[in-house]
Amino acid sequence: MAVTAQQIAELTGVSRGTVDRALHNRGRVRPEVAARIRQVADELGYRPNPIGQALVKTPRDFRLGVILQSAETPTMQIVCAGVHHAAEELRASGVELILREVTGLDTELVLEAIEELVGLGIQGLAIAPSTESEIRHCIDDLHEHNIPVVTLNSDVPGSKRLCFIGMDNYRGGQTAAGLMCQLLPDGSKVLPLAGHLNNTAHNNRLNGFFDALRQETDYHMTLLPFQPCFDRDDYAYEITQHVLRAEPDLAGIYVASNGQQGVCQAVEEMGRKRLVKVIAFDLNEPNLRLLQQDSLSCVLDQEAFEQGYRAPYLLYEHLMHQKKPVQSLIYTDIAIRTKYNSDLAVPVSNTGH
Amino acid sequence: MAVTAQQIAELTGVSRGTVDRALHNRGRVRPEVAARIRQVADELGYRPNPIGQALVKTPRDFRLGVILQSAETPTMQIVCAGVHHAAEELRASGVELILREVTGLDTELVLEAIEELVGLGIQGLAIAPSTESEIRHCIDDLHEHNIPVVTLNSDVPGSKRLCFIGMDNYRGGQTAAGLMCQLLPDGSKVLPLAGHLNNTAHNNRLNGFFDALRQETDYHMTLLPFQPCFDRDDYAYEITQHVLRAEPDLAGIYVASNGQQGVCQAVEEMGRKRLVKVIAFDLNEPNLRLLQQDSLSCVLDQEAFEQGYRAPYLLYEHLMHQKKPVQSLIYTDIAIRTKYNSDLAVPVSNTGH
DNA sequence: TTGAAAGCGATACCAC
DNA sequence: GTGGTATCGCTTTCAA
Repeated sequence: MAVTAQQIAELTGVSRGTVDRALHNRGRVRPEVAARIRQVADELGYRPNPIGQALVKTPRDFRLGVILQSAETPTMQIVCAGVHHAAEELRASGVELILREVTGLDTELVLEAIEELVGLGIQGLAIAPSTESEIRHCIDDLHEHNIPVVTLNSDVPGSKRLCFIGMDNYRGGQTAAGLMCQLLPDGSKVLPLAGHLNNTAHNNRLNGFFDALRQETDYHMTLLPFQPCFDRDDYAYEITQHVLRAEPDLAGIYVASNGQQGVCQAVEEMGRKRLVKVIAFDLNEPNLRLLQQDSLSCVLDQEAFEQGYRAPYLLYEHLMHQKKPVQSLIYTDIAIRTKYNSDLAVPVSNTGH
Repeated sequence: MAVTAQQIAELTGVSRGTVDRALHNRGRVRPEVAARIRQVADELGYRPNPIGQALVKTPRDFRLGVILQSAETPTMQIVCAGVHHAAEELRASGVELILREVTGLDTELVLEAIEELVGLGIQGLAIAPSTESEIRHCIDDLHEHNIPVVTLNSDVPGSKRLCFIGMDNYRGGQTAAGLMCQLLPDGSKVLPLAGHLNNTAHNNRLNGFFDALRQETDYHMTLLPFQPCFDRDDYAYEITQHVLRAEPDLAGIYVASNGQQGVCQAVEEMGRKRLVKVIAFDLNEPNLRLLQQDSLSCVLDQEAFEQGYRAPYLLYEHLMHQKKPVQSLIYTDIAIRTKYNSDLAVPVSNTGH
């Protein structure tokens, strides 16, 4: 058994209460006594038992909120599953996790959801916003009211959020570039596809891609001018078809946004499946199918389930054990998925929580 | 706040003790009363608070043992780091984790370590054995004595272990085959390298590789006869050099065992770096270097840190909350690592535990 | 400045 | 069969 506060109390000849106040700097303890207590605690390597702490510190109304914007998308549904998993675990420990799924891009709905959750008395908020700017002020506001905020999936840089958990899109782009170089012969032609031009995530994916290609001096890809497809499969289809006609020797397509289904359809219809290597993002239902039918060479996944699962726990640990996240940017693994190592089964933690 | 046993007691007009006995089928409660209690608990969705349970159920001498064989290898050192991380967390919760690192393949030392740990009074054991057969009897013995055993990294099939956590080597082999097909032009020559002929893990990696290649009917790799290098870099070096001379158009090497450093050295010395694609296993210090200098195309990683971290928790959850592992074979992710998505930084959980 | 005591939720033991 | 009570480790009143 690890050393307890009681033992320290006995060794120093004071009461548990005094030990507690001394070790947590709550004041009201004579300095020399406090010093002695700290010294003994140090020597014995005392660490407060988190189980005891949790038991006494869990308030009768421990509520956390989660808001997911664009909740209807396949990837967000995976995030959602992660949230549910956390909710179930936390519920047993006396924490209520309230989830609000917001469909689409309407910022107004998000602000309403925040207000609603605050009204319900949440002590912390995890939020996956589609746009940053309008939400920033709101996050800072919550911070002022001592409601910590964690962003997930998409960040709000510059805000007073506790931390962000999600993908390092720049590195994702680099990884895609590295794969392209490995998959294609030297000097191949590659088409980069983006979504909206002002989407930070997509831009980072593009920049990482371009930068890494430049640095890979042993390979010399010919980059076609990049095309915005606005996350739409029909546009992506048109673009792909058009480019394939104009550039019959096109060897690779890098899809930094959505639209991969349109791309794959066009590639297949022109009989170039497997000859044109397509790399896209996110392992979800539709992409898994595309992988399995060899339409996609591989997919770069951002571990959406883990994002949804861990974000509430980051809040919980912060509120319960004053544990600050290790970094303010927590990047999930960039998982390279092929049809052989892909699986949509729920990853189970089994680590106590 | 979630519903507590106390509330159920009040609603059913009995005491907390009776509720506890009824819900856990400990007997000594009138059937009708028990039924009523269970019904109310059901309606309210009662789940015993694991924090309360943990507090009262943690015995004064909660000790778990971990034994790692071949602990001197780079990958086992990563497993080891995971164990240490779990040990630190568990220590705070009143659990002592005792680690014994066994160098080399000597089974006798492992048996001694087991005996020592049992002598120290461990309530559960996690073990990463290098060989199965001699350990099987011992595991079954521990099981008889109510000491659950979890195998990690390498399994002991047929034993009475609670579960195994580690890599699905067959699937790893398949994944490697899939990558080879993507990386190499149709009809390329590939050399498969194995370690010891009787190493189950390596054999599974080979079988998965062969099977997947056979099924990839759109590609037609020419497989050279596979060579055993006994996990030694010097042998691997010789073999690679020899084959490269005999087969100047060799395009890929699949290293199912250790020896990748020898392989890469030979490839480089013959000026074929980047032209011959080399795929190996395990992301560790030396392999990370080989990735970074483009000697390895990619590595299939088995998440060694997670194995070491989760194995003790599987025991803890089993003993503390009667939680059986979800499956008896818990496969860690098959992570495809290139120089761009590799990192030896410790993955931190932050999920409470 | 300090100690004593209550209480968080669940379990186990001991009376009845 | 059942209820009361002590206990786990810690925090937080409330008295002194």
